[in-house]
Amino acid sequence: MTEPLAPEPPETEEGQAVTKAAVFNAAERLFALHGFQNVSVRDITAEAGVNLASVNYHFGSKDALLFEIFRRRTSELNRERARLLHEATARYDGKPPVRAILQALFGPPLRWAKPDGDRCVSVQFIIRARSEGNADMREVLRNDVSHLERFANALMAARPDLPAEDVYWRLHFVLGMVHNNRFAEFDRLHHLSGGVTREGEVDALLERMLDFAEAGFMA
Amino acid sequence: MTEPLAPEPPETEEGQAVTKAAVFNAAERLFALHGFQNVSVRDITAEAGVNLASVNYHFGSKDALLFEIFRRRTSELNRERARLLHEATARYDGKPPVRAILQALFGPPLRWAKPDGDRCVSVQFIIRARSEGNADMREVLRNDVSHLERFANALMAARPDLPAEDVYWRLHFVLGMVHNNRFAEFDRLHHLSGGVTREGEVDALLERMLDFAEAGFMA
DNA sequence: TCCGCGTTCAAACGACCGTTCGACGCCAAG
DNA sequence: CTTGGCGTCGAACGGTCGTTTGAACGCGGA
Repeated sequence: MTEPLAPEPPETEEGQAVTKAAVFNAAERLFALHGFQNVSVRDITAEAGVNLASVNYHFGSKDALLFEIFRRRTSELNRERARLLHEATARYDGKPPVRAILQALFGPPLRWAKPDGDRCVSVQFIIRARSEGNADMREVLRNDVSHLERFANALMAARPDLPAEDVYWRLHFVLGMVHNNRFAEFDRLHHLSGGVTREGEVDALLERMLDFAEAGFMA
Repeated sequence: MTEPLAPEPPETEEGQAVTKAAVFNAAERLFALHGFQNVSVRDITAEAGVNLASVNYHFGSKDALLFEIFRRRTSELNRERARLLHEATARYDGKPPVRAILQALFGPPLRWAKPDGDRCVSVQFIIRARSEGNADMREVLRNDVSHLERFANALMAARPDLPAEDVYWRLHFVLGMVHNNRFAEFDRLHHLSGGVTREGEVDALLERMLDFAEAGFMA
């Protein structure tokens, strides 16, 4: 460890950007855990085991690194949500019920949040970036709108009697529910219930959220 | 403005801590707008029109200032929530329905969020501190538990057939709803609906949230 | 009048930040 | 063998941060 030699030649085994990937993963994990402003470039490079200048060489700046992580993860999440909504639409002959629509909305972030999976930090990163984001990331969230529009339209088709205004507001409410699934909130929930809640099984949590949100949309 | 003289003698009109109050208010506003890490002590003192050393003199440190703001605002919020729950309990002879309980939970932060009121920044500060908080502030949120416990007990009394586990989870869900009422989210909602939603009237928003959350609890 | 206390002031300190620089090793192309 | 681009390295730069310092100020009580 303290050996200054043996710099471990950059091992360009397959790609040439192993360093870039190491920086990406380390930054995502540290940002998700401690927040953007609380993690320095030196923390990232130390965690990744690379040189300090790697961030600026491969990504341009610390902000650009954060933005690239955010852009990739949100596009992955939106793509999976759109795929599930498309499948539900096909399964129900173009008119999926409210519960199927909400399942396409809740499923991906909840499945990612499984504590053993590697996607656990990704969803934590997205949630944190959503509240600490820059003006650039607000712009990405603005494009998020076209993605949420499909869910709003599907919900309006599933509940044609409900005014569009109510659909938008209730979509806003359920997004608040899913964005609130932070580590800190889980801790409080555990402490509040005195250990009654077992959040380990994300499938059961998904059913719980669907029961609650579906009833809210049916009001 | 550029006049270095006329230092405006500390005008100890009534209390002796006009400087402390100015720092408190300026810090709360800036923290609510830009986040904790994005606001420097120099920003605060410049906004308040006081000397740079005032923060450390009156509050000890920047972190202690943040903590004191957070502690005061959360205690105010919890006190008002407890008062409304107490009133609802008395009004319904000890067994308030779900909607009345949720109204005591939603009302204070929504009424504070009125854009013209001076409490508008307070609720924004609380929401932001809840996601960017330190370990010390997590401790305060831990004491929040005893405050939420009363709401959980009232909800369990209103729906005795519902398992306690579900009550805790659904309380977690509705807290996510109310904590999601950020400026950024409002912007997205406006852009999403194409201007259909008018969030100006907080009373209408409160009714919307109550409709949704009550139906969710009744599932 | 003078002293002591609380408060404010300008100025600086040390630490940490993001970023940049120039040199070096490597490998493929000429 | 030479050359040049690419990636990495240690080291440093300028700037901003939170905090501290010591002097000055105002003012009420000996």
